[in-house]
Amino acid sequence: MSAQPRTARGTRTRARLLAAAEDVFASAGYHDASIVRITEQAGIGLGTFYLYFGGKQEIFDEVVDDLNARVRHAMTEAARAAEDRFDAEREGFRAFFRFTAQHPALYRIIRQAEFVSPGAQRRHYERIVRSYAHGLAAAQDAGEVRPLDPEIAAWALMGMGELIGMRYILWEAGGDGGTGGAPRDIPDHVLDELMALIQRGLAPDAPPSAATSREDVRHD
Amino acid sequence: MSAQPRTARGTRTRARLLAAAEDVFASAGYHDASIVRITEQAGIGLGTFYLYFGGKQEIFDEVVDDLNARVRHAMTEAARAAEDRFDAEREGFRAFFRFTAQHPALYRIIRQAEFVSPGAQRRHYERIVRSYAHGLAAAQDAGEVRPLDPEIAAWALMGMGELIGMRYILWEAGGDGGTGGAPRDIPDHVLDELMALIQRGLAPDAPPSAATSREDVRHD
Amino acid sequence: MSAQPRTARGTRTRARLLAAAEDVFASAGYHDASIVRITEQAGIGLGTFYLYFGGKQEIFDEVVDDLNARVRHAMTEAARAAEDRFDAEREGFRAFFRFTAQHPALYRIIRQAEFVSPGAQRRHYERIVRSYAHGLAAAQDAGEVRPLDPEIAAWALMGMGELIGMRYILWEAGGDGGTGGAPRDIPDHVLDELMALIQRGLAPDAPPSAATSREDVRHD
Amino acid sequence: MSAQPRTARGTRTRARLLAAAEDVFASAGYHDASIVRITEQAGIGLGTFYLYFGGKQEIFDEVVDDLNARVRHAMTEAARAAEDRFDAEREGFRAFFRFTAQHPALYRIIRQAEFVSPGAQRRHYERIVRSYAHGLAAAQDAGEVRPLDPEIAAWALMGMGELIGMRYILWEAGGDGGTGGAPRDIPDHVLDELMALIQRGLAPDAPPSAATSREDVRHD
DNA sequence: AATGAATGAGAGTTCATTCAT
DNA sequence: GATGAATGAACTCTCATTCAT
Repeated sequence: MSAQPRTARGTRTRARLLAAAEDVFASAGYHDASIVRITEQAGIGLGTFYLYFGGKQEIFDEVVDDLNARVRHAMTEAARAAEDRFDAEREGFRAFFRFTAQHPALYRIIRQAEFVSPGAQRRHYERIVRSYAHGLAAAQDAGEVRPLDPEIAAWALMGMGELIGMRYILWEAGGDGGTGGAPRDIPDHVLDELMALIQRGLAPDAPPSAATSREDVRHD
Repeated sequence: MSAQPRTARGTRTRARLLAAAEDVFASAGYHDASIVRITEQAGIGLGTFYLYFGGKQEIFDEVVDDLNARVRHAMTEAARAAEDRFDAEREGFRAFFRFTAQHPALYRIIRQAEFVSPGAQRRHYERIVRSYAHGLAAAQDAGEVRPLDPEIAAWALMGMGELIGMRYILWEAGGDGGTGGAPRDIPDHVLDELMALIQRGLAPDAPPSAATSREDVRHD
Repeated sequence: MSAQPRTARGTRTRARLLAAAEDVFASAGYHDASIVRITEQAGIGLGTFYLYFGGKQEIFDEVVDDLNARVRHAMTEAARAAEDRFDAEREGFRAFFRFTAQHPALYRIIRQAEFVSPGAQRRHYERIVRSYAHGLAAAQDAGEVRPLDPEIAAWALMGMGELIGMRYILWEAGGDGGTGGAPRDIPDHVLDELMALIQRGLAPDAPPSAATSREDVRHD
Repeated sequence: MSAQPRTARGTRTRARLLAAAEDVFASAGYHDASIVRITEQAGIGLGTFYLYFGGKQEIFDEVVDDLNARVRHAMTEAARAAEDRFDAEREGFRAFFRFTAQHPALYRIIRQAEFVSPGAQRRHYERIVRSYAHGLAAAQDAGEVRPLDPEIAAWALMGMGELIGMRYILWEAGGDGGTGGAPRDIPDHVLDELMALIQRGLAPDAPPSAATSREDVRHD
């Protein structure tokens, strides 16, 4: 069972373990991330680990929750500075991609959680969706978003972000899966395309003329 | 090193191993999927495994490629029967969700590939994106889709499908992460919402006349 | 249980197995010499092996006995051509070294026999010693060799040959233990020194003057 | 990778492993000497082994080096107490045989090293030869040994010791290859014969009369 | 608070041997 | 006579976890 540190020194030790664990989980994967490796990276003794965490799975969960809180914080902060809803959405995505670039651990860890800790994984996604759906609902009330089920939309949007981030941030970074190279921002044109898709979908613009419908287009 | 069987009996054995591996990888995860478990499930001797596969990772890769081929086949088949592009897209997604419901292995296995076999994972996503982007490009030429970068859009669409599938197929199924329960189709309203999003995005409909806005709709 | 072949084809198969086994045992060592490898090298099917040999150990023993017969044959032949006993001994050694150069398998296999088949090892050494001791005894009777225990001397001589061969034939060949390089004869000066040692031992030549003997030295 | 123990307890554990390994390698042979057996004999847990040794081969090498150091120490100590060179040689051999009797591991292990660790084997022989050759060279300078190549002679002498030891110590002991029975000293008459051979070789004593030589004998 | 020696279940893998074809 | 698919015991090695110091 984990224990909260009682001294300042203990607090530092615990924090170092958490940071080391994020690193090691991200670079080696849950199963190849041995406790020895984590403690070595943290620069503390092996046995000390069990003073602060109940086991491997427990520290994993905590790392997931920590990353989740941080990415949501980054997104909210970015969105708050925005002027309108569309801008907010754009900045939220940008913040998400930036966080991904700076903390590839996020992806790599979340995906592993599938088996390691399904609960933690679910928590992660649901928390993001919740705030997303909340924003959408508000926007709907404000007439900025058309009538739709905010939760379904939120899951879809998150999915877009997830795979676009994987492809254009993680894979670009290392060229081989993201294990090397410097983090980079999302290219502008990718973000532009993504936002356009989110706003308008795939459908061609309605022609200026009155009664446009898909049937008409087809005759063309 | 894997070897191709030289007899009919060998071919059967190899196939049984692959099927068992898909099962075990999906239910237990790569790391807890021991060779013993796979061979037991396949009903063959432990040593026999190494007659056909070089090791765990090798059979994993083959399972991934196999699932990938099958899901793409299912999607293409479904889309081919469609009458127009919109319908094709809808049926493609439906097929994908149905496949997900019937083979939860797909998700569970792909996500693990992150560390187990990054190459296989990448191959999987890229293959799907390729045919997706191809379809979008063709639709663009036909004027059915507005001008956009087909690859970026393909990644985004795939992401939507991925998370919607996770949430409304996998999680619903078992209620706890997908380890039990009967597979079910995607609920109609979810698919409807998704398709609407893909077609039109979030933006409110452009008012036909001057002052139309959501406020009007609401009074209804 | 091994079986003698009943057909000409069978005889050839058996011989090929034996030859392959000698090769593989010599290059890989008993334990890393798998039956598969032996049969592959022999170009026959795995199961066929058990038609001719009862098992790994059985073919090993046969290889040892075969090598033993051949090295003894080579030595006897060489000695027979010699003119006197000293010459015979020299030529016997030379033949032994030449055989060693051409069949490093001899050493490598005999030494492994220590555990694999102590009986075969013992047989090998004893057979060589027997003929050696026999020759020494005869030479003694002829007054060409001073009175001594022929068996003890035979073991000692064989030991000299063994380590000289190891050092100046096997190790020279590959430079690293004998796994490569072309076989070479024993250098003349090495053989000369060895023969001198066998004939005269280490002691300095008795001084030409009359009564010198080791007794004198001792008084000192 | 092996590691040096950091505590007194660790040092004791490591030593116990080394001793057990010597035992097991000697009685079972390298390949049948499983780590389990070694740790069981040492009375420690299996995993503990890997705290101190990188693997089987690594502990094997260390056992070889250890035995080598000990046998050379025994020989040098014995020789040091001797009064003259001849005596020194005799006592050196006797010490070697005694060590052999007390540590049959020496032979059994060295011979296996042929494949298991050629480097260790070579090191073993070369170290012994080096000190041997050194002693011979010194004796030569003192006029106690006739002119000869000390290295070649050293290899030959070592070979004598090796096979005499095998035959009259190891094989006598158990009667069946040395796996049982009490260790015993080399019988005096064997040592006497050996020393005589080393001193004087095989040649008959020069007859007291003047011009005797082998040429004369031949005419006979 | 901190340490690292010790543990053993369990993993992947090899291979001598059997036997149906 | 010849084959190779099948087997499972046995091996080496890893690592989360415990505990005496």
